[in-house]
Amino acid sequence: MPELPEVETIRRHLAPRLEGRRLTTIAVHDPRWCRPLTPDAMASACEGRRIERLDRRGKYFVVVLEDEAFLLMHLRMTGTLLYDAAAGTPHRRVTFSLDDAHEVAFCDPRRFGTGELALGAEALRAFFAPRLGIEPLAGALTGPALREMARGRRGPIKAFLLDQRHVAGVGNIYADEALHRAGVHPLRPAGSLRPRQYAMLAQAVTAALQAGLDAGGATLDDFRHPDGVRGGFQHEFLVHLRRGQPCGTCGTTIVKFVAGGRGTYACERCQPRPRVRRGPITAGR
DNA sequence: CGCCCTGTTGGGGA
DNA sequence: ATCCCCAACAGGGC
Repeated sequence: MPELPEVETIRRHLAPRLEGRRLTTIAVHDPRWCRPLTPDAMASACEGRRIERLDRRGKYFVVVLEDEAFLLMHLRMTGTLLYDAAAGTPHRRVTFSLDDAHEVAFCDPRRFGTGELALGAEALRAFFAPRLGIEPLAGALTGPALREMARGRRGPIKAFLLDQRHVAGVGNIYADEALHRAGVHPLRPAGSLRPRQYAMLAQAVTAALQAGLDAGGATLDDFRHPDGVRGGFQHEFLVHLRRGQPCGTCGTTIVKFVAGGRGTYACERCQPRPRVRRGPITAGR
């Protein structure tokens, strides 16, 4: 489950190995990867171009190619990018060959990962504008910014956090983690928090992602191992919210429920349930 | 052994 | 605005 810290960690490892190299060939083994673009169209647009930078926006990789061609990749749940993967590495979807005889493989057991193409700076902007909001690691995620975006919204705060159009890069684990750190219940209507809570939540999201990044940078050291990406990430820096386990802060049993359509873990002592709830009246719990 | 449920992100439709 | 379902598949429970 590559979340933002994993994506950023992979980017930092790969960037120095890719930047300045030329992309000689793109072998697309699974046409679904770049749909609706054909593998031929993807290849002809990118092959032969120099890689100027490897950037990131939210959970997207942005391979900045010369002449304003941008290859956008998303790992979704199980995708990985492996530098010089061992022969026979399973679930290989794409192979990018470089002019220095090295290669990068896009591997993805569940085949959800995607590759897209933006030609020109305007096309790049137009791709991200309707999809991604504030970059949380760029220092722009503040209490007032969060409060302003959430104003008037009745949906649960967790669904709001998971919506990439508001804050780019918050996944299920980090949403739970940040809400726990901020003492905010996942089902609180997004617009109903106190100003102080928006500030705490903004800080908690930033801190949780940064902690993940620190942990990833420390443990993710071998990109050539097929399981390198997944094996290196243990999420030990997280509060480790698990149903039936005691809360690390107060010892209350962690409960699981659905919020924003996702499995959600919370301590309902540290994160008090909202008094009023949406939808039909139901029995407690 | 095999069936069923769950988790995971983004997109699309109701 | 908000909710629900889908894509594809591993892995666990029963």
